[in-house]
Amino acid sequence: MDWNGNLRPFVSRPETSFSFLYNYNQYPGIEMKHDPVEVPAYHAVVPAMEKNSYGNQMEKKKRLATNQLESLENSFQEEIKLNPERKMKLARELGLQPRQVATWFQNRRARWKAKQLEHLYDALKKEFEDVSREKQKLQEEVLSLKVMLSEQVAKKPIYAGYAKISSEETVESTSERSNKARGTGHHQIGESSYVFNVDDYGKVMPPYWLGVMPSYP
Amino acid sequence: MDWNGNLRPFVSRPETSFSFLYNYNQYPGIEMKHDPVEVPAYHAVVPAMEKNSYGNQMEKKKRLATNQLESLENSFQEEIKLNPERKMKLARELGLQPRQVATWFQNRRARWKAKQLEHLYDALKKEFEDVSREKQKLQEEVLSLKVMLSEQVAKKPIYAGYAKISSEETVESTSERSNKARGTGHHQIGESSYVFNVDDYGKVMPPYWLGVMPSYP
DNA sequence: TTTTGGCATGTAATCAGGTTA
DNA sequence: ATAACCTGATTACATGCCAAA
Repeated sequence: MDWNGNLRPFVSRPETSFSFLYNYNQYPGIEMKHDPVEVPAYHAVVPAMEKNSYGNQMEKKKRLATNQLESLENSFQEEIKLNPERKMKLARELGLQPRQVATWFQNRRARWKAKQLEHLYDALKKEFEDVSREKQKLQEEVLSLKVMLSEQVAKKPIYAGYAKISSEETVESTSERSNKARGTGHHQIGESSYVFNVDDYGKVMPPYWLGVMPSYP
Repeated sequence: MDWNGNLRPFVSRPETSFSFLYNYNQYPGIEMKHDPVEVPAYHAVVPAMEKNSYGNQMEKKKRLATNQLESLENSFQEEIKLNPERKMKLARELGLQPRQVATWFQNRRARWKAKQLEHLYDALKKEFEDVSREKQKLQEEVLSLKVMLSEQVAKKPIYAGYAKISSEETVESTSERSNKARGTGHHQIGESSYVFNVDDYGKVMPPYWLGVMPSYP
């Protein structure tokens, strides 16, 4: 009820504002919290004209009832879009204005899309981690191969030149330059414009932001 | 803003309704149209309690005026959070209910956060692509090193054993399953739990979904 | 301990501009 | 041309958590 809720003393707790960790909850499926009470087809019949306007108690009804939400959700799962027939049918069954059904679907699609981004992010994050690990492995492999090769070469002076070069550029993790090793040599991809950290031993670490996503600075 | 959309001529909007019927945006008050126009301190003084309830004129003003939005935005840029003083000050200056200012800031933070996720996604995507490229390069390097090594070995039978093994586990890109690969030497290629595509030559491709993100069918 | 206000997050409804049948 | 829809962005309200009073 607060309305211009300002006449209150205030103290707020300004600083340290950025510290809450975000939670994570739902998944693609259905979600709900507390039920706004059962609601049969009641409003449907009522033109819904006068009530409200404060002071009355009869309405406060934002929030659709759980049974209505369930039906809408089920319907949404079947088909993300709404055709006129379905809309009217749902409206009739649930006692809602067709307009409300349409609105619900629009909002639901928007939520779905936002959620989609989250999932995409998680999936990408996983991919990234996998590839990073693989890259790590490959670096190690390259290193050991070069060692072997140079050992080989040590016995066959003919390839000394190669061995030298390779050991030189191996250690640094910013792989790349691989083609140089192959002989063609160019591709100065410049200094890796990317962010992730690599320690002195060539270990690849995921970017710092992979762990903490939300929560603003 | 209410449940049964009663601000609307009962006909609701679905079919057979003329859109011009619900044009209830204009009322003696202010604004509307494109660019809500200047808005002086007007609502601020009004307790804003009983209006509405139909057939009235003093509705609600959705959409803040551009000048109000500008101020709010500027304020937001300075500080993402709102302390009581700032809230009151803005409310006074802009002719808004303090509650509106608080609400605006909350919504604004939510939008900011969503945007943040988008940026994070883009950044991660870029990282991923970079790492994939590097992995690609490393695979090529490993390949060429092995070739060189085996050529070497061809002259020195002693190392034949290694050459064989290595060529076996190199080509396929699904390097990982580390423990299995380590020693037991057998990874079932098929199961790679991650998505990205690798053609028969070990070329790494970004996942299919990197290109098209939003927009559903 | 209980109360209380701010905040993050979820919802419902509205609006503006663009599509499509 | 236009009604019905959509997406995207908004505004406001609802809920639940948390920390300070």
